Amino acid sequence: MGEPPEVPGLRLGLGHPLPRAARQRARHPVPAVLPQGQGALPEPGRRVAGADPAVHGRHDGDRGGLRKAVGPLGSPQGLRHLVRRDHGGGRAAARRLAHLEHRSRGRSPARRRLRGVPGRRRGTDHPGAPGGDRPRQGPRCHQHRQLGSAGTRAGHVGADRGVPRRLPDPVRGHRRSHPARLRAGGTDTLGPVTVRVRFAPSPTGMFHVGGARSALQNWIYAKQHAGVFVLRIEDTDAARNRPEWTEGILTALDWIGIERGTYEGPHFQSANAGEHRAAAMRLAADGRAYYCDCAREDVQARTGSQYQGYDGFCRDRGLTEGPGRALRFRTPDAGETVVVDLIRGEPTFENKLIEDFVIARSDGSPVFLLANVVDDLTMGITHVIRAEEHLPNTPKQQMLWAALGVKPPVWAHVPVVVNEKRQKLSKRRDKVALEAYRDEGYLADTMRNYLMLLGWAPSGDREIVPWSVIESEFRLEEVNPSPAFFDEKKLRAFNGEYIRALPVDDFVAACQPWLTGTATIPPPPWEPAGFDAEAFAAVAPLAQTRIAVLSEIVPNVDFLFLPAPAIDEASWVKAMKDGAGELLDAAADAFEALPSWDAVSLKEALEAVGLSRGLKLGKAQAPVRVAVTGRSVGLPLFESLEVLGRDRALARIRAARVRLP
RNA sequence: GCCCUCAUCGUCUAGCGGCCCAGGACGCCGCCCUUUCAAGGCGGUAGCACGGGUUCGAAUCCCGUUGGGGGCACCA
Repeated sequence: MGEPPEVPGLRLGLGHPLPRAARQRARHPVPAVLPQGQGALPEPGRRVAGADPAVHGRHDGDRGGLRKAVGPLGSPQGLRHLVRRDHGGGRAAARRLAHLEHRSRGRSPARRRLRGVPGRRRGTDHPGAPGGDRPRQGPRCHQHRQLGSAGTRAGHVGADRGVPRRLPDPVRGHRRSHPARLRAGGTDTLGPVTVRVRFAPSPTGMFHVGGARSALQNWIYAKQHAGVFVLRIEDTDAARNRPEWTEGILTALDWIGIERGTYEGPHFQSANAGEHRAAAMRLAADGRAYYCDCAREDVQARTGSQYQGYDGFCRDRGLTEGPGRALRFRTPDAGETVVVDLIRGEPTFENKLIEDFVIARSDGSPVFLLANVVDDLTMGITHVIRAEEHLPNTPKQQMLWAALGVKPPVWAHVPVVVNEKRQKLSKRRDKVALEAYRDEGYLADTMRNYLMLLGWAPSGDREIVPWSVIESEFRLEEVNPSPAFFDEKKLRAFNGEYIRALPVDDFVAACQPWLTGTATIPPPPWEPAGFDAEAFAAVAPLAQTRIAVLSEIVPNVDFLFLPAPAIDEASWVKAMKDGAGELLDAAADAFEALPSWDAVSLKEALEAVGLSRGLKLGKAQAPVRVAVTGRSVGLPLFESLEVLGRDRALARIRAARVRLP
């Protein structure tokens, strides 16, 4: 592949700056191959795709793929296809020119854009077109792209080509000129081309924060390009799948704002088993794959290492389908596969190092690698935005796309999220369940804001910004290619900010789940009957600045709803030093004599009591606080006393007094 | 072992050859405010991994080293 310009987003130069990493390469004579027939800038050192021997490594098969794909539809389209391949270089060249021009005018971000865009260098990745590239099809055609009828795609080629080509405006490339870019993003995506992205989790556990990030990124990308977000549940591993996990995914997505009904799906991978199987068979029939009966141990014995990969033993044995025989994809022996990645530039893989991998198990079931590709292809996915851990799989998948006769999508491998030890977040050892954060009282807004900040930042030294800002400013291409640490401390700080920014009424409403308990949130320590909504509302504003996660509301207000305060021993010991008894007596007497039970009066009364024994308010209030609330820290004392009410407050003070000498 | 990949304060980042003896945020420390604890205000701490190039000039470009990460299944 390597013709991202064919893809809507890229092709229109919607200000996709070049990924940082890619930037470097772009600049340099990674002799980008200009597709031929381009009238492109004849840059020295450039190689033409067709002239690159590497491309021809073993490509006979590819043709078959193409023919097959196009076949059913008849040759016209097929022809058109062939004729149309190779273009984009012109654009690339023009882009380059514009770039240079702009450069001379001053700062230019153009270089960023340079990369990833234009041509790939060579590759075995292209179906049917050695060195060529068929124009990327409008994903819209996805319904036609089913295996076996992929040829229909060609039907759109014309339309696609009819779309006026716009040269990228170099100015729009600048990262901070977003508004313009964005708008362009919305309107430039014209014609029959629609960006289609997908989020494809497997329901094998709690929904992961990393998954949430990736879903969000896909979601925004689709939105920015007036595209479609597709949810596909990869449920083929029956043994590890559970229906509740699927529901968990849907619920979690709803929570962070990707709501059911606003996207396509969920589709279930298991429903496409037939397609997967058909694809495998076709690959076998085309000679792109072969049967193999080698056991893992056999291979290891021959190669001497578990990491050597498959040695191709069965390649030419001509085995037919049968029990105990897996189907392996025949990978090219020469050339290289270039993955065009929005974030990482063009990772390049040497074909000879890619083993003939299994695409269908000996029981006939297709493996992930294939199923995933077939689904993406069938669903017309144009951009695969996923975690970096999949990058090593990409060349293989790209080969499959090619072998199946369809041009691969544009990839974007987002760096993984890591723990404090800089390892990929794992369900086993790290706290990764989105649900856990939700139940602890992190706001959905906090979560998505924070998640999007991992590896990226909005303009202007801002971090906490409205979702709308993220939606308009976020640029997938700007995501930092290095792994980011999921810092719960910072998440907490953010959440505190979000909580404080809530209108009080909203804050009160947001606290409800912790005040009553839910299916996943434990009930509070008080009896439901003990709860007093009015009292809570009165005290809520005071609590709002004091908690960072909603679950912390409980220990802050429980003294109001419990028949007796839950005494924290450490606090008690600390506050009830010598003299505390007398102080409590004095305080109780003073409070009791108060004509008006309000915070101000209470404060003045205790101040007086403290003064008479040489104590500042800070000291004098401690025993009273512990006696009444059970803790040495908490909401402002006098306000708390006022809300608690005279009788209960007095009773608690006297009760505490009894425990003292 | 092999392949891919990454590299600015402890952490998340800004930075796109001069505006940078590097800016913001979290954390941490101190001060102020204060009825505890918070919140808030003010201040501080701390970084361009290293070595070579290129350039009048490099955190920014190139090469290398080192270090980190990911992947190497008839899992997904």
